[in-house]
Amino acid sequence: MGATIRDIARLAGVSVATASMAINNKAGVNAQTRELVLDTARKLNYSPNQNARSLIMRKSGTIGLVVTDLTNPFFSMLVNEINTVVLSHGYNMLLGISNDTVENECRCINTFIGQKAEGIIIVPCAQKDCDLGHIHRLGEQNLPFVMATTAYPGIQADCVMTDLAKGSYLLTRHLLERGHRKIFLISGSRSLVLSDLRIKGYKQAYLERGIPCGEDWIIETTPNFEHGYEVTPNLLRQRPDAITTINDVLALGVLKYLKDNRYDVPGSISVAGYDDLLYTSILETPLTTVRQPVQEIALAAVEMLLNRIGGGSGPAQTQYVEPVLKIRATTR
Amino acid sequence: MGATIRDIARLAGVSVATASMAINNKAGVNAQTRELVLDTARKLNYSPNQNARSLIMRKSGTIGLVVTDLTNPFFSMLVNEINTVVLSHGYNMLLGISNDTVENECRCINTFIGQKAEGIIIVPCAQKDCDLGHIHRLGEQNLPFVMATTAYPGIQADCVMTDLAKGSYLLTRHLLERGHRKIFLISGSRSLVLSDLRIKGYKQAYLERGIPCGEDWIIETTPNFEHGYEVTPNLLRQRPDAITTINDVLALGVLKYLKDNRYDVPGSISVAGYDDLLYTSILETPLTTVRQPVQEIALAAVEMLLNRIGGGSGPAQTQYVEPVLKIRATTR
DNA sequence: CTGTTAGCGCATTCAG
DNA sequence: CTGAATGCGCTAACAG
Repeated sequence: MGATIRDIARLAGVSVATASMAINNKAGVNAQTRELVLDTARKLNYSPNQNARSLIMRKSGTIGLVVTDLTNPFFSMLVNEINTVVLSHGYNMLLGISNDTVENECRCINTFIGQKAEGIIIVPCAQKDCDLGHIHRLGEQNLPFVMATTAYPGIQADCVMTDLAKGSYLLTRHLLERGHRKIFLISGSRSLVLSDLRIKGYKQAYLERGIPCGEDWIIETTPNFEHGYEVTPNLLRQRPDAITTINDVLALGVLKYLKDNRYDVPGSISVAGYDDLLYTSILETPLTTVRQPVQEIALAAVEMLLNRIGGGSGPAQTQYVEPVLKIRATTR
Repeated sequence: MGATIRDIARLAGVSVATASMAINNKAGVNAQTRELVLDTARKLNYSPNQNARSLIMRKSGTIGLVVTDLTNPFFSMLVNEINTVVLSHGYNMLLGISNDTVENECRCINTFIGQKAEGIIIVPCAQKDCDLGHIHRLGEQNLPFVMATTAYPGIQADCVMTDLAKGSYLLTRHLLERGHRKIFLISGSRSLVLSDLRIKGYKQAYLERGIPCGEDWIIETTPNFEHGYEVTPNLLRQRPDAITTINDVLALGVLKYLKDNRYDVPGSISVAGYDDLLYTSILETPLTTVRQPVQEIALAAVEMLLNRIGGGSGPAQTQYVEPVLKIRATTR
């Protein structure tokens, strides 16, 4: 175990209180005494016990983040960015991984509560029909939280995401303009705003063009690489002109299946994703996608959260970040 | 703020001690009383203050992990796997990101110390000639730690990694057998075991074949996508037969440059990476690489660490995980 | 300017 | 089987 403040007080020949004040450089302590304290602290490699500190100060200086899937580079980027922003505000980030399961999400949140996180950022999981008790409880406990990237419907809380309907609309419209008619959409659980809004944008594009679209062109699945791969063969039987997805890794899964089975992309079928992953542009046929500006999302999420932590009140807000259409080579 | 154990004791009409015993289901409390306590705890949404708990129990149930770069999917996977293993052992993971900088690495470690992590897993950063004071301090403080994936030379501590020399040797030998002669190696700082061993394996393959290799065929750089891209043009002037790298994202950077400049891979130049990233196999020319089994590494790292935390002594060990050569399409 | 005292939330003696 | 008292490491209020 490391040295305690008592050790350094004793060695420096001062009281614990003085040592504390010196260390946290508060006013009211002689410059020499302070130096003496700081010196012995350094000598003993002293680092304050944050647990004790949190206890007494009633704040932990810590923010929790739950993401669904670290296997998806988009969320790695998000974690990375949020970590940076959180640190820059003098807080520490706690990470939880839900693997797209409410049980895990709930466990993560409970852990954060136990660790006395001052606020939580949640990327809701894509599971269907789930019990949102743990989310409601956050509200009851007055623990500030914001949802990022997507949102649970019916939850009164701050939220940051790209305007999903718009992103979806832009992409679908583009594809329709280029002559595609039968555009499939591989989505997550419809119980998420993520999917809901995307479907809205998708349908709106069709509506505007006065073209009908099939209700069964929308597929629900867990939004990862494996499921993208698995879901594709079924879908191909219906001979789509294009397959769009709610995230890039899903699209990568689709692409992989198509490649394995020697389909011509975009010759015989177009594919588009959502997110704009870093390494996605070096594919043989760089992926057409809708960019989600991770950094902006991270920034906004943390700001909103810190605002609430700082006592900011007012109704729950949803902040939209502009999605950007990236036409590349997987669409014709 | 949530309810404290005193609240639930009062409401249940028992003493704090009884409540504590009931909650931590220790022996010596009446079954009915226990139920009563548990019920009211649930009703109040009680979750024990871990800070207080850590303080009194003198253990935090927490393990720190410092990773260099979450932008590299290999480390995302590592974080993911380690998190899983750590949780399965009843611990919680704390994450730090060093961005390949000693200062940050040091900061992360200090944070972990303050948070009273019981042990730390470190992926050493690739910075050159750095001050390892913070690492030595860990030893002095008797805080168990293990290095994963690579190691600082001269540090007496447990370590898990693939047999880097062997991986490098296998790959280089393969390339030599296929007729390549001028094989470049883009590496991180040579002050890392990561690079050192790789270079050793690389040279050994040349030696065995009785073919000379140039000392300036080994390039040092920060091992990420951008630097892979930037470093390539210089390197091409020397007309290499093949470019190998210490990780896949570096190779992806090289590939991107070659693609942008219409080089024929593997026709006119071969490229190989190291790691075997998930999405790397769906490239137009799937990347030849050496697989590092992340899961095994995660497992071993946590086990070694927990062993030390549990008081295991004995000399520092390095555990090697078998690298697997994955010949794909970027090499001829 | 410095020291003394109290108490944050909890688990653990040790009496009853 | 239960309750009152003690202290983990630290900060804040108050005296000196």
